[in-house]
This record gives sequence, C-alpha cells and structure tokens, in this order.
Amino acid sequence: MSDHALNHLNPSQQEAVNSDCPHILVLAGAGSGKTRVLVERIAWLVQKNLASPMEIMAVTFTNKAAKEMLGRLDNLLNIPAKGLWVGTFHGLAHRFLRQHYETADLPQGFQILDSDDQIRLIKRLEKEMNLDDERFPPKQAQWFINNQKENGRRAAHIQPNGEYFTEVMLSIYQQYETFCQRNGLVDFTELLLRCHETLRDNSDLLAHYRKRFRYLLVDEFQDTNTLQYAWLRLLAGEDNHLFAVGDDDQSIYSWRGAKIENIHRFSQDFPDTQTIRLEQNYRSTETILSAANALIANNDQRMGKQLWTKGNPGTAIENYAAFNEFDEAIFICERMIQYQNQGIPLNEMAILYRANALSRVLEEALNRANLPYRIYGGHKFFSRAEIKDALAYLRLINFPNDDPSFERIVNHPPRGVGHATIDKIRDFASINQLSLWNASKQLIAEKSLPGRANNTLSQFVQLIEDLKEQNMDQELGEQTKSILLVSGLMDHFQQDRSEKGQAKVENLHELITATQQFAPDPNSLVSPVDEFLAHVTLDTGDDEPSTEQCIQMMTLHSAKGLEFDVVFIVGLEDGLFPHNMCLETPAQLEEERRLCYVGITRAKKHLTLTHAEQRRMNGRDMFHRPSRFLKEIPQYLLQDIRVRNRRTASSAKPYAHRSNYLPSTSVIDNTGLQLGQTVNHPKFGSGTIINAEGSGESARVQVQFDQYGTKWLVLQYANLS
DNA sequence: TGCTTATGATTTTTT
DNA sequence: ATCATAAGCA
Repeated sequence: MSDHALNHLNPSQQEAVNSDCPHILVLAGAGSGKTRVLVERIAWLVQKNLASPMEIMAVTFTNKAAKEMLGRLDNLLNIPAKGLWVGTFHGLAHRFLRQHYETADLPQGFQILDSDDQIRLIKRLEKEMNLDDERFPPKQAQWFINNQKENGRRAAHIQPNGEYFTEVMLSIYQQYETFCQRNGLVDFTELLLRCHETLRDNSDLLAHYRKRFRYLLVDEFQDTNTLQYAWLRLLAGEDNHLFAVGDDDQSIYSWRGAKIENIHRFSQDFPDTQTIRLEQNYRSTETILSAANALIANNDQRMGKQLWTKGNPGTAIENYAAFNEFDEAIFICERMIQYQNQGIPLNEMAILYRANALSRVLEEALNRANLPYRIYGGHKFFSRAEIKDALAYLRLINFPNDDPSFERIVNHPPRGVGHATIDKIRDFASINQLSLWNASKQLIAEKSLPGRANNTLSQFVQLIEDLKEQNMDQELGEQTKSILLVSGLMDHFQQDRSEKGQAKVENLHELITATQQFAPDPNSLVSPVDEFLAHVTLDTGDDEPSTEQCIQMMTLHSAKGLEFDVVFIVGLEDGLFPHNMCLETPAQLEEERRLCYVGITRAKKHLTLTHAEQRRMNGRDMFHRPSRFLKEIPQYLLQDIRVRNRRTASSAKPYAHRSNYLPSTSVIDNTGLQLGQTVNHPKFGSGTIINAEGSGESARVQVQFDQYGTKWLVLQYANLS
C-alpha cells in the first residue's frame, strides 16, 4: 500500500495493519473499518515483501465476503493476487480435499451433501434401521452428527453413555458415516473435519502447508466453531502468523455452533498476542451509536468496547407504536416516501425483522404503495425444490451411484415408480451393498419386480442412460436444457398454471441460463459438471450486487456486515424480539440483545423502531408488550411518533381480501376465467378460483368455497357464473 | 400408484 | 395463516 493510503487510517487501524507481532487479535466494533484493515494488512504484507501472495491465506464465512475481499485486493495491489488463497472455510477445505483426495481417502468425484440432502439421508437410514422418526427426529440426529463432528469425534470414538436416546443417535451416526464413506459423500462439516484429520495425520502434508501459509487471516472470528478454530490452530502451528478480526458484540450464531469463547481463548492459545481495539465508528450518527452503546452495556459477557464518532448527533431515533401490523407497514411506507422526497435513494433504505414471517404484510403494503423492494435471504435459488430436482438429474447422469439424487428424481415427475417399488430397490441395494442405480439395473435384469413396476423402472433407467449417451460431449448448458425437456420436469411444472408453478418454470429457465454462463476454471482438477455441482452447493449465489433502486428487506441476521442510510427495525415486541424461544437462559437473551445491537448499528443516518400493540401470528391475535430492548435505549435519544388520525381496526386492514391483488396474467385458457376470480356455483354458493388445469373439455378449476371448502370442478359441468 | 385431504409445527442461516 | 409431510382413499 502507498503511504498515502496509510494516512487515511486512524492510529489503531494503522497499528493493526503494520504490526510486527506474530499474532494479532483485532476487536473491531461495528462500522470501524474491519474489512478495510484486513485488506490493507494483506496489501502491506505483500508490498513490504514480508510475504508473497503465495504465503497468505485469508478465511471468511461467506462467499460474498471472500469475493469482496478479493475485489478490494485487486484494486489495492494492482496485480491479480495470484497464488493467494482467499475463501470460505468450506471452500478452502474443499479445494484441499480435491487436491489430496487420495490421502484423504475419498474418491476423486466425491459429492457434497447440503443440509437438505443430509436430512434426507438420515431419514432414509432411520427407515432402514426401523427407527421411529417421531422419537428420533432426523433434525436432532443431524444436529447430533454435526455437533460430534465439530468436536472432532468420529462415531468410533464415542463411548456409549448408557442413555438409550444417545445410543440410538450414535448408531445413526455410525450408519451415516459408513454410508457416506462408501458412497463418496461429504457433508459441510465433513469437508472441514476431513481436511483437519488429513493434515493432522500426514506430517509431510502438514509441514508443506505450514511452510506455505506463513500468514493466516480470519474474518468474523467470533463466528468460528470449535472445528474451524482447531483447523486454524493446526495450520498456524508454532511459527506462523495469525491475524484474527472479530467483534464479540456481534456474535449472533451461537445457535449453530459458533463459540464466542474462541475470542477469549485466542490470547491464551497464542501467548504473544497483541490485542487491538477499533472503536472509532465511521458509519453512524452519534445518536445511533449512543443507543447501540447503551443497549449492549446491558450484557455481562463482554470484552468491552465503547464506540465513538466524530460525526454529528444526527436525528433522533423514531419510535412508533402501531395499532397492528398493517398500521406498522403503512407507517413505514409513508416514512419511506418522505425519505425518498428528501433525496435518499431507495436502495439506501432497509427494513429489518427478526423472523421471515414478518415480511409478508410489509410486502403487501409496499406493493400497494408502489415501492419496489428486494428481499434478501429466504429460499436460496439453488436450494429451491425444482432446482434441486434438476441438479439431481445432472448429478445422476454424471454419477449414477449418487443415491440421494436417485431417490429424489426416480419418481419425479411421477412416472409410476411408487413407494413399494422404491422400498424394494432400497432393500435390495442395502442387502447387496449396491447403489440404488445398480440395484435397479440388477432387479430389472433379474425380472424380479412385478410387471408394471419393472416397466416403469426400466423406462426411468433408459431415460437416464439416454441422457447420459446424448450428453457425453455436450456443453453444460445444452446438457441441462435437454435434461429438463427430456425428463419431463419442465413439462411437469408447466402443467401447473398457478403463480407458483409459473415461478418454478421461470426458475428452471434461469438455471439453464446459469449453466450456460458458468465459466469452468481451466486449471480445475475435475470436470466442468463436477465443478458446477460443487459450486452450487458451496455458493448459494444470492449476492448479486443490487444496483437497482429497491428497498432492502431482510432478517436481522442477514443484515450483519451491511449498512444503509435509513434503517427500520420492525416488530420490537417481547416474544418476537427478543423471541420467545430465546428467553430460557441469560446467554440466549444476551445473544438477542447483540442481534438488536447489530440491527441498530446498520443505520448510518436515520433509525426508526416500530412495534405493534396487536399482531396476528399463526392465525391468532397476539398482544405483545413493547420489547424490553426499547426500554434499554435512553429516552432522550428516542422520539415517539404519533399519527394524527389514529387508524381504526378497519382502516388499518384495507386489503384483508387478497383476491384483488393476483396478477392478471393468470388467465385460464379459453375460459374467460382467471385465478383469483370470484365465482358462483348453483349448489356451493360463492367461492374463489385458486387453481386450474387442463383445457377444452377436460379443463378443471379448483374453487375455494366460502362455506363448502375447496373442490375441483370440471368446467363443462360446473355451470359457474 | 398417486392424488386428496388431514395433521402438525412454525427463530435466526452458511456452508 | 401457511407450509410441509403423512396417512387415507380412488
């Protein structure tokens, strides 16, 4: 970095960037320039010739953070940061395993299971083991397995403790481990654990990597779990340099294994650690910072930090007590329009909520107000059912022994291979230690299935064989396209005329585009298909930069790391935020408070907090008290907002009937009817059309009647008016 | 076999 | 209210 750039760093930042100390822990408050310090540190190492890019590894949690870091480095260093390893824990471990798959005892084409696949597999194993999945919920087994792995424990290492439940969990873990190993499947935690074990048990390999990566840098250190920390320590060894950046006040992921203790342990595990605090905030107004500081001061378990700013006090934090959630939403829309008139662009405004369920009412209000918005998070593109179906075809064609994929698509779209047949395949496969694919082929060859099942299954096998044949030398994009058409998957979703069905078709088209645009790495060790499949399970791909002028909506969790001129935090009610499920222990409440702290510190200029006195949740009207966090913010920072005409229950609920808001595109072929339309039936009275299928004489519609429930009616005979 | 209806549970999320 | 999964029926 140039000396010019150094001048723009404050003393603490500068100290962190060019410290000679081998181990550095940077406690970086919100908005204190944490990413910048990380990037400048790397630039400094390279430009002072302390390290070549080859000797540096930088680890992040999300692909987004990794990409941003790489981008900034490119800018700063002016040379492509060649040889530099920047990536997520999982991405780097994956890279390692692909390179050393033999040493790691994995097949070359090992596949990655995402947590969906993991659950599916556990369910299947429980069934095979004749376990009741009510007593032993697959979710819990999943948690058990991941937790054991995060603590480095293989099934064989665990001593049965005499408790029946634990022993069952352990036996599931055993089966799961065996199955994955036999079939070359690796779940997310396994990527790291396997990498850790391989390094630990191969001293020459470990020596090589320790020698290579003399400088290790970690972002969001407060989010590391036990395994990730162990992995870092292993790589660091005695001699390497470890630079960790984190903020204990922003630790909000303990519920998925993050160990805030890792920050506390750091200076014990690395005795000569220099701890540097970044407390000057460059983001928010003084008012917003004071609120954040006051709130977080209520937590006992802190390393202690006090953010300050040279900035102006800014405007007061607005506090609005809404009558109900509709009133809350309308209020927010009005305020946003006001801010927009003040010249603040829409993409500088964000609405943050504790739970995704809260977004619906807000969306409706934004639609009515003609305010464009974008929702972050939620269902990631590559994890949507229809996309995973398509990917399963791609996977099975290239790796016929991939059982999870086989199971997913053997009867999807429905082709007459039912439960009974699948059960037989499974049994046969598990008795003979075959993959479902090979089991199917053998069963067909032996003709040991009932005629009809034999037929339908052969057709499926033939379908896959055909696709395999014709795809041998096709481009990935072409492959995907023909898979979707030939398999009938596209057709299947096209049958569904509802809005959701149409969205799925669009998603499939988007997938085709994604495969067409995918640029395989020319240096890759695996095939483009394989690379693409790993890419989609490791990178959720939801970080397209949003340059569009849209209001940003997301959960408080996914807001971490972002900033906006204007922030609205909604649903500040006891029971919702802090959430009911997080009130059991003081530690949980403290995490909720940190979450609130994260939310507040996202705001640069204006912050508005809202709560509703009445809120309909899970079909019931709830009356929550204002959040206790509101009381923890000093009154003088808050300004209560009153609305001139207090909205009544009816005026605050202007769109209770959704039917008017369905798009007009859902016209049913040649019937003059459309989805969402209200119709009258001679016998069942009035109702709303909620679905339709077929055309001409076989056209049917599904109607939700006001009094008789939902019914499918053949249009020809229904006599609707 | 596969569609329809009934039942149950519902924080947060990356990889 | 809404969604997913499971049992039940055509």
